Amino acid sequence: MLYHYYRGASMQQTARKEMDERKGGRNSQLVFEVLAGSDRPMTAYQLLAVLRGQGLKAPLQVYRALDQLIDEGLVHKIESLSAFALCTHCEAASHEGAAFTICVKCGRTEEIHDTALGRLLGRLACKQGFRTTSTTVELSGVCEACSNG
Amino acid sequence: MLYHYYRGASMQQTARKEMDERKGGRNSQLVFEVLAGSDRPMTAYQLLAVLRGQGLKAPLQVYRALDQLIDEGLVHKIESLSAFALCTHCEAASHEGAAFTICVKCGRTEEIHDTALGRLLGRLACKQGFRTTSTTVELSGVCEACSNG
DNA sequence: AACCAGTATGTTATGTTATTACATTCGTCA
DNA sequence: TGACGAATGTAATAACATAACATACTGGTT
Ligand SMILES: [Zn+2]
Ligand SMILES: [Zn+2]
Ligand SMILES: [Zn+2]
Ligand SMILES: [Zn+2]
Repeated sequence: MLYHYYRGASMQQTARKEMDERKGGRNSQLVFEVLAGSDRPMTAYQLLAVLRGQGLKAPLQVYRALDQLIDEGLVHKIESLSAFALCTHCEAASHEGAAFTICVKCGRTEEIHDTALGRLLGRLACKQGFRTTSTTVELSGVCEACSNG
Repeated sequence: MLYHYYRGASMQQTARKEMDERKGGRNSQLVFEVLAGSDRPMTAYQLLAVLRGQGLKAPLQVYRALDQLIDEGLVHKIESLSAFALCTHCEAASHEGAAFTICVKCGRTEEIHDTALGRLLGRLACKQGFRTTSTTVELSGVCEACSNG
């Protein structure tokens, strides 16, 4: 088992707890572990490259695992990167109001949850009679560390 | 640069009249016109399929044209669809606060501009010391027409 | 005119992301 | 046990996007 964390362990506590309790399959476990050990989002094929060592052989195995993890709310897809990241707010009831900053220099992302954002997006949809089932909010730019360095 | 007025049936003739005023190339014109005639976003390969009749032969020709149009603010990429749509708010000074609703039933999208959204996203980024260069806000769900019908 | 730099274009090949279709294995429960 | 659904394995292919290099057209300079 790989329990080497490059990112803060506390950040992953919640997701880890949910993961230990879940009923999903072995491949989902493996994908989760790799994402948990990464400090930035990973593409399906990057995950596959790592997991070939654990016996995975085809993209579909990774995509299926990711679908399961996304359904359970443990993983988010970052659309503008075609990549996947662990949820860092699994304790939240829903992911309404979730947003991501994406640094174009270092590739790191941060997940933000803001209830005001969720409410505002809800109002905007409502105005149009639109019934939202999922939201994607992604900000590309330069993170604080990369601005200073 | 008033292309967004030409959406609809009679768009093609009038848009053609404006062709010489743009500084972009011929391929950008062609891509623009096809998008203007579509009631929903189109992928690069869908655009290519149409434009083979006008002599285009390779994906790169379409991708380059799209890049130019995006740079000029005339086209948006809808990340969660890997598709492209004309901007319907070209009169706006910037695209901060732009958002899209995406109907999973009919495939249509609507562009929303909301200054409060732009401000809120700005504040969220600021809190993290993040310098945003572009934003992606996409709401998936069911549009009013598809809810009723 | 000859030259140059910058932009737009054409073309081939390749790289990256995601899904379809079908076969097999595994756990659960009547 | 056998039936069933969930998970998995594998091959093939579709869909999306870029790299690398060649050619042509523009406008300004000498
Ligand atoms: Zn989350
Ligand atoms: Zn950074
Ligand atoms: Zn716009
Ligand atoms: Zn609809």
